[in-house]
Amino acid sequence: MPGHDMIIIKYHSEAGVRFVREQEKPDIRRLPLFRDMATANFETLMQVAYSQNFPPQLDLLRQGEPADFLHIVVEGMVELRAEWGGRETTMAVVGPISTFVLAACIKDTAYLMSARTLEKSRIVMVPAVDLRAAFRRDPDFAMAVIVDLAGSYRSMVRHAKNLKLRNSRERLAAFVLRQSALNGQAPGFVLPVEKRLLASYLGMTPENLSRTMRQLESEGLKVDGQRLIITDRAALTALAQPDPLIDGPDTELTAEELGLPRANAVG
Amino acid sequence: MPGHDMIIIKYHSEAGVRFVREQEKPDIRRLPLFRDMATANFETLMQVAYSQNFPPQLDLLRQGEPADFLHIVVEGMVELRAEWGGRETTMAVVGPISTFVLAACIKDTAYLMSARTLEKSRIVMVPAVDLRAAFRRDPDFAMAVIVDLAGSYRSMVRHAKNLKLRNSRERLAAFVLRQSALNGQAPGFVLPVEKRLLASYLGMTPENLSRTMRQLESEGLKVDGQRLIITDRAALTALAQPDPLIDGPDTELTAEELGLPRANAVG
DNA sequence: CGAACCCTTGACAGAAATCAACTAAGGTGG
DNA sequence: CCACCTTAGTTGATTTCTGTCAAGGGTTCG
Repeated sequence: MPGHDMIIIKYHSEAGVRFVREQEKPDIRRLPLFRDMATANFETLMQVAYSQNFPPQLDLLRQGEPADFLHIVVEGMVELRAEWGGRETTMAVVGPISTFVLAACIKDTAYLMSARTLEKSRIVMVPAVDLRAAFRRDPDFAMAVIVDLAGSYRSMVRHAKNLKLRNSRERLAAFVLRQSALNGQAPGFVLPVEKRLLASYLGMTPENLSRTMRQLESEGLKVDGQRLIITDRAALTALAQPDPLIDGPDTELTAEELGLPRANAVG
Repeated sequence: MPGHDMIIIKYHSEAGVRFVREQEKPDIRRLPLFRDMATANFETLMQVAYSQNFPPQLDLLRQGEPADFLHIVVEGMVELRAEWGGRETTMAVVGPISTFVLAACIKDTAYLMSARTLEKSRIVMVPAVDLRAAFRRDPDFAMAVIVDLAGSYRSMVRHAKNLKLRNSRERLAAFVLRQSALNGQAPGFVLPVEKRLLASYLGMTPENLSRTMRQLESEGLKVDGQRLIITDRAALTALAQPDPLIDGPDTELTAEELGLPRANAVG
């Protein structure tokens, strides 16, 4: 069991493995996924779960490995990325509080994506076996799993639509407007991730993103390091043609539905 | 309720609306989605469902519309496509027997994709309301929904990985090898769909697909109209670098996991 | 028979990746 | 505190990939 080996190694090397702290349980409990579950079942899951701090840039799991644990990001930020033939791409970035690799755990098969921390992160890991037992036993939890998976699926459909229907300039413009919308139409915000990572998520190279940002400076965007400011919303909107069927509805302010974490407003 | 309006119109214009036929129930029942459901619940669903024949090229539903029905393709072939800003792309093609727009029905929200028949098709439509009631009541059905959604999600993740990590030549080569693998490593097969549709699914223009096929003729592929024959598997494999984490495991021979229907072997 | 429509091919334009060089910022260790 | 190193980001030059436009061949279907 590679998963358990890993745990033990980490335990000795960093003394990071603990039971889930009482103080973090309520936050996890508030997740839509666990909210409606019977208390006894939730407690059982928490008792068999591990909780651990990880340093930045650490690989949590690799694509192709058997799915042993459902992961919950309690603190920090985790990149989900895919690799093939020496290339790699960012599929999503998940922040607190949300889960990842749920589908792989359910199907009891290999992860399709790798995960690594972007910053110091606290991760709760629920053994896949116990997870599967839980929703077989608890109908309310099963319902929550259904809703979660349906949302994840739709999120990935939107990601694919975005890639297939828009070019990179349009994708960037749409991303900017989306982040603004999530901050109540704020005129500016700070990028939630490095530009290179944003580029990868949007399906382009860092060089291309850099140039595309420069292009957009004549179309209503001002770039100041990590800070982006919308100077002409109409122009950007004309370019991006925002569409809730791709970008997600503005009412959905949850991070779960967004491929990248929500930015912080500025200006 | 646009959905019911549509039904009534169709009823009068084509006399196509019927209760689900007794003879087609067993086929539907055999679907992983319905297989484990309690018989009484299955019968209830079938009693409230519509069953209808559609001519080719007919729009079954449009993206953005509220999800009123889970659709089951009993016969024929249906394209799921996405539109934006005057462009459109094929996201998947589903053949018998499988379902589509399950996620939208669960979330009780708008379809993310449009659907139209590619050939004369027989479609069973289960009202979303009854569907949701069913898996709230039937834990075994809920489990099946979970497994189905998890599979759909992973399928879309693979589609996105394919788009982001491979160029169009690699995608085509991988597609060819995948179809061959699904037919027991058959050297040749007939394309299950028109080339223009394959092009759209693979994220390229018809012209580009045409040229790429020509390119591959010097890399182990022979193209004869709708018939493709592998002449040098090693060369194609070197190009495509098939990967179960993108192309799907060879053991999964179900159509549900494939973005396009399975081809028929020849030669 | 004509009208679509699919497919192909050619010529061209545009988009995006690659390669290379350079700057700036942040962290490390002396 | 500073020299050094690493890394993100930018910019330019170039190549490669892909889309667009246009035209023609072949097929199907009314």
